[in-house]
Amino acid sequence: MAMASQIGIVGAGQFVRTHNIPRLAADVSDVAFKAICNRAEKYFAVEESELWEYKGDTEIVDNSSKLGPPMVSASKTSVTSLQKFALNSKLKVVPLLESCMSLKQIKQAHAHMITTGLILRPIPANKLLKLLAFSSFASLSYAHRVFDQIPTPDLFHFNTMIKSHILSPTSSHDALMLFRSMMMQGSSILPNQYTFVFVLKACGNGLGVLEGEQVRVHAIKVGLEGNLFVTNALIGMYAKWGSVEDATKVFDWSTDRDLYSWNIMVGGYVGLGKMNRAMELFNGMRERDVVSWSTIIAGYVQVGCFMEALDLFHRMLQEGPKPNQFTLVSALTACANLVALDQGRWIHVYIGKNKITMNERLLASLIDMYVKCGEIEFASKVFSNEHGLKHKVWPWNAMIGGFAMHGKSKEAIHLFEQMKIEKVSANNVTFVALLNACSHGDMVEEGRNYFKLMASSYGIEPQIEHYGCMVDLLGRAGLLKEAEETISSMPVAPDAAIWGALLGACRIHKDIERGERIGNIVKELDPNHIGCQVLLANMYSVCGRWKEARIIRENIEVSGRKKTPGCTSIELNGRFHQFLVGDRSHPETKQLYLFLDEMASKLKIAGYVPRLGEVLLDIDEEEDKETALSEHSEKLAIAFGLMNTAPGTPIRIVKNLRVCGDCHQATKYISKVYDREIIVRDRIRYHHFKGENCSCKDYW
DNA sequence: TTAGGGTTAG
Repeated sequence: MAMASQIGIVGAGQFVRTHNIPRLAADVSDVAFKAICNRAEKYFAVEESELWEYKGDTEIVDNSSKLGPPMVSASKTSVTSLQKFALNSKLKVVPLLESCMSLKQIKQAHAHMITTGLILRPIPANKLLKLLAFSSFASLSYAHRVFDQIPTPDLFHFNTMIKSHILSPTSSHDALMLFRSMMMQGSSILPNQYTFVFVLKACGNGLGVLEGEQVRVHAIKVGLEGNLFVTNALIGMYAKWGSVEDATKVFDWSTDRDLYSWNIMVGGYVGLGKMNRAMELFNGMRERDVVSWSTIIAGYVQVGCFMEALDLFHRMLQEGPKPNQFTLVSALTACANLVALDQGRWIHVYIGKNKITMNERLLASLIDMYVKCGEIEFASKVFSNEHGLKHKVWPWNAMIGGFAMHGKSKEAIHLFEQMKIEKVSANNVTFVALLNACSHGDMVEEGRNYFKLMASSYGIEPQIEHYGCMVDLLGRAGLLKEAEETISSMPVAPDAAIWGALLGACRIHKDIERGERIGNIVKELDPNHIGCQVLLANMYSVCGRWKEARIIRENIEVSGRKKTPGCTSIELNGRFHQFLVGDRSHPETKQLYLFLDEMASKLKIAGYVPRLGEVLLDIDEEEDKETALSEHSEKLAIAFGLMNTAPGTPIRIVKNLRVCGDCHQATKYISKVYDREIIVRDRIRYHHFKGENCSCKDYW
């Protein structure tokens, strides 16, 4: 290292050449080096907060403490590794770069590359770019500045930079700018197949049709359109835009197709929710790999066909490749939504037996599955046992959301605070979960507080879903005026869903005047929003204004749009049984209705009084009203569960809509009379019924 | 001595 130069970085961030210019790279001219130093000087002067001073031959002194917080001990290691590096040959810069553990260390390595002139060599420079673009401590702005310092960037540099911009849709425009500036380099650089793969992907992610077509023309010009990778990228781009017709054209005309091409096409249909077409394609595949299976299973999950998803998962286990984390995430999501606890448990065991590496997504799905199957305590155990993934936000979000759904608001808030201690940064999903927890626990003050803290302390601007949580929180608590003011204060236009939250609150608190006004706003905004119209009709029904209720219902019917029918399901021995209101399609209907009659008498003896006010249709006779209530899908499913399980077994049911007030009341009595724990999941949350009480404390 | 495509929560 005796030959090495010392370039000190002193004072207000100036590069000072202390003595000899590096000669490690023989081909680096003094002029070129000075140019680099000048650029680096500018960069450090503007941006650097930690400065380094090179003293003597090997000693590096950290003077950052004068300017900011003291250095962490990790930097000591980096000093050592830099020293070691300096003593060795210049070629070791790649391992040094790869061993960097923080942006700070990358900056050190960068400084060293400048002092030694290595920054002028294409490959090390590209390594540095890649590190800044793709590592976990990436900084795209830094990468750009380094890129700007390269006097004549080569194809690799351009490709790396373009690739760095495809991850976020907001920056895909920059990818195109880079591509253009590359094409303008006096034709000295020709794009290759890699370039097109990256640019086309950026186009699919955030740019318009026009840009994509332009890039495609360039690919044709340089004779790369038919390249397998480029073709697949093209198919992917069209698929991302939702234009499967164009994707199909490229796919059909392509002479060179592989498994990826097929998978991208399947993914295209899946993205549009066209599962029939996706399945046709899937069935037509000569070979299918784990991605093919995962794509199609995830597709069924996304459109809410959970049974189909699980059926395919079982088919895969029998005839397909071994599932991976992606597949299992989808399978667990299906189990969670079906409340298929047995199958969910089986997958948990499968993960262990097959030594499938747990990642944060898989862990989150596992937690979510236990949460949604009513096993909140077990979910918590799974969460606590996975120490290795504690620094990732996903499992935390799953757990906080789980506590929220189960009405365990205090636990959710505690976990959120714990997150802070463990230095896991919360994201927007965390706040949705947290605000939901406040909402379900009637914790208005806490909710208001966290909502404020979001932007001020966490730097997360509230999005429409956070406003939705606040409207829900305030509305539920009866603060309808404040809820409406919250909507008015939103920086974005409110959608039908957010008005729906307020409308729901109006219904609970029977504020018919406000409800009507809001109903009209929604009608203007989105005349086809069935949910809100149903809410409005329900509100009229609850207030006994049958005429208005009937008009709305008739309008819905005339419009030909269907309201989602209430449906409750139960899993027994791995099989699912679904019930609609007054459903008589089940093979065991006869026994079921006999049991239901018997149940009704037992409940009455125990003191249950039907809440006839909950009947939302205008039925004249009291007796008929009672029948309508007694045949609600929740009651059918619970009765079926009671009939088919041993005494003492907990019953888990899931309803696709909110539970009705009468069913809620009746379930309390059922749990007491039959001495069963009944876990009901509705569209929003959980109710644990045990001995005449519900975990929601009647606040839901 | 440098690179490439498809699947994962609310």
